[in-house]
Amino acid sequence: MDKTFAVISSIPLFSGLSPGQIEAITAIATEKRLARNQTVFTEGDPARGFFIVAEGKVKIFKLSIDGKEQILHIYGPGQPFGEVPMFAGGKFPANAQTLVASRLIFLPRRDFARLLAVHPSLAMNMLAVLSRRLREFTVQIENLSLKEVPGRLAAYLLYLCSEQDASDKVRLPISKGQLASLLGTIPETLSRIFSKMTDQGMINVRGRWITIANRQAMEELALEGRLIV
Amino acid sequence: MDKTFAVISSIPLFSGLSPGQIEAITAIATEKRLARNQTVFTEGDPARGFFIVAEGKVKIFKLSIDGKEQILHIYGPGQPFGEVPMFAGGKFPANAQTLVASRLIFLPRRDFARLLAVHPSLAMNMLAVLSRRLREFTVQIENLSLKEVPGRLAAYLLYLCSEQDASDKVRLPISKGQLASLLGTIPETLSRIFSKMTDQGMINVRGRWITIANRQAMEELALEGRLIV
DNA sequence: GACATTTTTTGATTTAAGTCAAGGCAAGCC
DNA sequence: GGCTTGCCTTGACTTAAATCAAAAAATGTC
Repeated sequence: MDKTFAVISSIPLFSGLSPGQIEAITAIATEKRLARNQTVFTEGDPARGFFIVAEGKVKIFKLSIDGKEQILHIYGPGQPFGEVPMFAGGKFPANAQTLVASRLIFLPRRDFARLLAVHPSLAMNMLAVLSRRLREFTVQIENLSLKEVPGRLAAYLLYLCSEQDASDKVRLPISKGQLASLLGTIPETLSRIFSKMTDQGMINVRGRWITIANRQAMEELALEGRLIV
Repeated sequence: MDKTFAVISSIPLFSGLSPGQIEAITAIATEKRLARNQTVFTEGDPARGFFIVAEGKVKIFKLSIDGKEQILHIYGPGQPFGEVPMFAGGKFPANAQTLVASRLIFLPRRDFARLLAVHPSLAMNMLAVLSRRLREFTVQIENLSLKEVPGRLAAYLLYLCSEQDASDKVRLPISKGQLASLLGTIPETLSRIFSKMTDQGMINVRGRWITIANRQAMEELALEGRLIV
């Protein structure tokens, strides 16, 4: 439980809260350990609470009838997920599965709701988290409908760059197959775009390591662009 | 101002609040009247508050560099919009424009934030609104990436059906061109799909009035489907 | 009613990306 | 070593939807 306290106090969602508030949150939290590729919850499941990644990696995804998956998010340490049904309806709107062995913190709905009502600052933090997520979704919809796949890939690689604050060499946090799904496409298409970009001297690919060779071209592509075939 | 009070008290966001709380909200609210096709705000604008539609219709949309637009939402009476920057960063993540002459209620950021801190139930309502919106976005992303255009149209028409609680005859709330953008496509494609569906006896189209002739087929299409050409 | 403007439809063509099928490559295992 | 397994790449082909261009309807205005 001590470890849980340490994790909880370092989470952005709970930043700025008093030690007493963190203590109260820790008191209602439980820990879950899951191996790789385990289901956390399934779309439509009644939600009795939400989760925070303490360690590991979780993907949130939707499935079409014929089994194709669209990854909505990949969450890592410190990031909460599954909070939507806390406040709107009681069912999870998507699926969650671990990508690697993970440790999750579970916060029960009822208990957490009670805390929220008592601590306005907690509610404000929660509002900030949801708003930021809404903004990300806005960008994702924009990307899906306004950009072609190369543009989405360029935007993602540049995002990774800033994320890992590397100037030009990044490591994909997920397999290329998973990346394809995150970008709303399929592995074959992604592979072809990787090699096309390489041919044009924009990037170099070595397994999961990507080096950005021509940042300006990548930025243009991410903004609007079309890949010159 | 009396009229503003009436509007505010009928808004879901403020449901369950005491008359005193509604009064406090009314006190900080101002009204804006806008003609058709007027810009409410532009992506990147610093947000000094958010809006509620009192009367009329507002579209929220993103633009690509070459001017193509993707409509994210259409909001009607009673619906708040532009609240994201209230809590995350200070800039609007998309554009807003009136579709018809509209009356909007504006709530200044600072004043509203103060109210939120004082009234936990208001914060809880806000959390519910944002969560619901997040869920809608989840569905929209799913639709954009997992379904083809006919499937998206079918899903939208069925949604309209339940919305207007009509058994089989619905009226499009927006022009077909706007609908195309909402569905992530272009007018030509939408038009062709309308006539293909009509040929197959699934629907009948008469201007903005659509009758669902074969509900089962529409439901299948909305679920996964492909249009049999 | 007639005019001008906007919206919708239709046709011909191009193109991005999906599908199907096969092969390559690396990692781990017996 | 040879073998399986999972992941990635390549090639040939198909297809949904975008683009370009123009006509046809609908709508509002004087």
